[in-house]
Amino acid sequence: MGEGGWADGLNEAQRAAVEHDRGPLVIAAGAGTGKTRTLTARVARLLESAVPPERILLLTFTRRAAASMTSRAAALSSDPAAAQRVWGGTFHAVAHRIVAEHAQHLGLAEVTVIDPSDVVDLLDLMRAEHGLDSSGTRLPTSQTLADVYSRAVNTGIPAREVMADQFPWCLDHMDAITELLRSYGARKRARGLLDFDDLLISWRALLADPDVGARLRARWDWVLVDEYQDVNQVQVDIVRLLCPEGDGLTVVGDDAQTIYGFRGASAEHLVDLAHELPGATVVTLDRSFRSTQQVLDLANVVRPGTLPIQLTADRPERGARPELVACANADDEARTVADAILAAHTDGLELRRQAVLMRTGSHGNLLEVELKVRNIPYVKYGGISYLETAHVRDLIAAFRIADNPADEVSWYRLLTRHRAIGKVHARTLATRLADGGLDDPAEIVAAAPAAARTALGATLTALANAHRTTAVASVVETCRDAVGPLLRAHYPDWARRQDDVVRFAEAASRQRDLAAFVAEQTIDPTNVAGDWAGKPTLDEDWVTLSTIHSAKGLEWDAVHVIRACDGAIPSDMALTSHEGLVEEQRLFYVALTRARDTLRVYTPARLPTHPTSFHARHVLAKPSRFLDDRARAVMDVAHQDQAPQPGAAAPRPTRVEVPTLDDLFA
DNA sequence: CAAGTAATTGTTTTT
DNA sequence: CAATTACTTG
Repeated sequence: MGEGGWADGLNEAQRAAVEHDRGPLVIAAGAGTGKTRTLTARVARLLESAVPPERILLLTFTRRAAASMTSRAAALSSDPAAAQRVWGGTFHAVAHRIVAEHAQHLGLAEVTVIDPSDVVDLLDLMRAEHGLDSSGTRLPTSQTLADVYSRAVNTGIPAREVMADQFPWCLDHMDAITELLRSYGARKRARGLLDFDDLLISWRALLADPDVGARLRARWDWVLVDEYQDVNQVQVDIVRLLCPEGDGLTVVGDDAQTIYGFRGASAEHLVDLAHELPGATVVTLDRSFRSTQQVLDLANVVRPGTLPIQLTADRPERGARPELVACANADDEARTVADAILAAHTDGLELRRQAVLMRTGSHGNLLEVELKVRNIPYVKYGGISYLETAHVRDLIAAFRIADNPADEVSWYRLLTRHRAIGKVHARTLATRLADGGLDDPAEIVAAAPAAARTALGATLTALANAHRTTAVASVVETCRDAVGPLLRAHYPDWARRQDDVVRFAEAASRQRDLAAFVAEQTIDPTNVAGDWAGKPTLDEDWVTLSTIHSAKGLEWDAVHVIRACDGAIPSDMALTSHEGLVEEQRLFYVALTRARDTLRVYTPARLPTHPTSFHARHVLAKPSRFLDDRARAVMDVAHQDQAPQPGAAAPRPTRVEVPTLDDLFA
C-alpha cells in the first residue's frame, strides 16, 4: 500500500509535519488543530517506512494520552501489533522503566516509587531523629519540609536559601531541618525509594553518564514529545540529552496552553527550542477541526501567549455564539447548568457529549448534588482520586512490601493500622523491619506492645509469604487477606470502603507484573473510581465534570464553564504575581477551546465564602476579568430572570410556624 | 504510649 | 460539615 491510511484527511500543514524527515521539528499547534492526529499519523508513517517500533519513543503528559495515541497509530498502520510495541508513556513512567532497568548503575537494590504523601510520611517518621518532634514549640509541618526539599531539588538552590527566601518560619530550626533533609535523601537511597523528582533526576543522570548515556541514546532513533509547553527544566534536559543535535526529535505544543507553571513548567521551553536547535523546522497548525468559528472568536480574544496563533475554523457550518449566562448565585448556577444539560439531552445530544469544566474540584459540589437529585449520571475527573483514598493506599502498601521489604514508609503505614501501635512504636518497628526484620518476625512481634502481638504476627507471616511468592494472583490474595482485618478494625465505615479494596485487588491480580503496576498507578493514578468498576458503566451515558487541568486535550460538543468569576477564574491564589495571572488566562483559554459546538460560560453574582458549608455567608462576585468588553462583543449575554440587581437585598422569605409538640411531653 | 473526645481549622491546579 | 490537631484519660 503505497501511502498508508495515515495520509487520509490531512491538510497541507499537517502533511508537512507528518512527512518531515530527520531534522528537528517543532509543531506549534493551536487547540483543536489536529495535533494528536498529526502526531499519531507521523508515528504510523514511521512504522510504515519500516522503522522498528521499539526505536520510537513517544512521551506524553498522561497515561491516558499515551494509550489513546498508540491505539490510534495502530488503527492507522497496516501492522497494528507493531504499533503497540512503540515506547510510549509519561516522562515519569518511562523514567521508572529506565531506572528499574539500571538500578545497579544507580547503586539501588530495589526500586519503589513513592508519591508526595509518602514523602510526608517518611519525613514524619524521620523528624524525631533530628529533634524536630518536640510538641511544645510550633514547628514547621512535614508537608512544609517536603516543599522545601522539592523546591531545592528542582531549582538547584541550597535548602538554607530556599528557607530564608520563602519559608521564614523555618529559620529557627534551619540546622536541624537541613540535616533532616540530607538524611532523608540518604534514607531513600538505602531503602530503594524514589520520589517523583528522583525519577526524572535519575533518568537525567543516567543519560549524562558517558557510558550508560550513550547506550540509552542509541536505543531510540525517533523521539516525539507531546504537550511540550508543560515540561520543566529537568525534562528539557532529558530531551536534549536524548537528541543532542535534535535529530529525529519532534515536539508538539501550544504556548498559550501552559497550565502547569506551578510545577515548574514554562512555555518558553517550546519557543526556545526552535532557536536553540539550528535548522529546526517550525510547522504551525492554526486550522481548527474542532470548534465553530463562533467559539474560536471568543477563544482568540482570550488567548494570551507569544506565538501569534489565531485559530480559524475548518468547519463549514455556522455555529451559535458562546453564551454568557449571569446567575443569581451558586445554587442558581447549578440548576441552570442541569437544565441546559437536560434540554440538550432531550434534543438528542447524548450526555457523554457534554461536559462541565471548573477551576477547582470543589466548584462542582453543588452541581453534583443537583445532578444526583435529578438522576443525571455523571463522572467527575480531578480532585481527590480513588487511589488516594486511605484504604486503597493501605492495600498498595502491602503490595509494595511484598516486592520491597525495605520499604520503610509502607511498613510505617501498615503498622499504624494495628491496634495498640501508634506513631512511636510504628517508627521503631518500621525501621527494624526495613533493615531485614522480616527474616525473624518473632523478634519484631516480641518488641511490639502486647495488645498488638496477635494481629501483627499474622500480618508479618502473610507479608513474608507474599514476598516469597512469585505468582501475581496469589501475592494479591495474600496481601488482600492480610490487610482486610486491619481495615475492618481501623475504619468505622469499613463496609463502604470494602468495595474499593476488592475492586482494586481484582484489577491488580490481572496484572503480569505487580510491582510495575503499582509503580504505574503511583505515578499516574486512575482518578475515577468507575475506571475499575468493570463493564456495567461502559454502555451507560453520563456527563463529564472535570477540572480544567484534567480536561486538557479533550473535547465535547457542548461545554459549560462554571464559576467564571474573579476569585475562581482567575483563582485569587494566583493574583499575587503577573505570571500567575497569565497562567489563569491560559487556563481559561484551555477551557473555552474544549467546545466543539456549544459553549456556555456561567457567572454567579453571589458565591458562598466557603465551598462546602451550608451555613457559609454569601458574598458578591464579579464576572471574571477575562470576560472584558472585547470578549462580550462576541458572546450572547443572557440574564436569568431571578438575577437580582447588584446590591439589592435578597427577598425576605415568608415565615412559617412549626407547631410545638409540647403536648406530647406534658 | 495509645485512643478517645473536644476544639479548631479550612480549600488550586497534578506527574 | 469534614478532617485534622490538641488535650485528656486509661
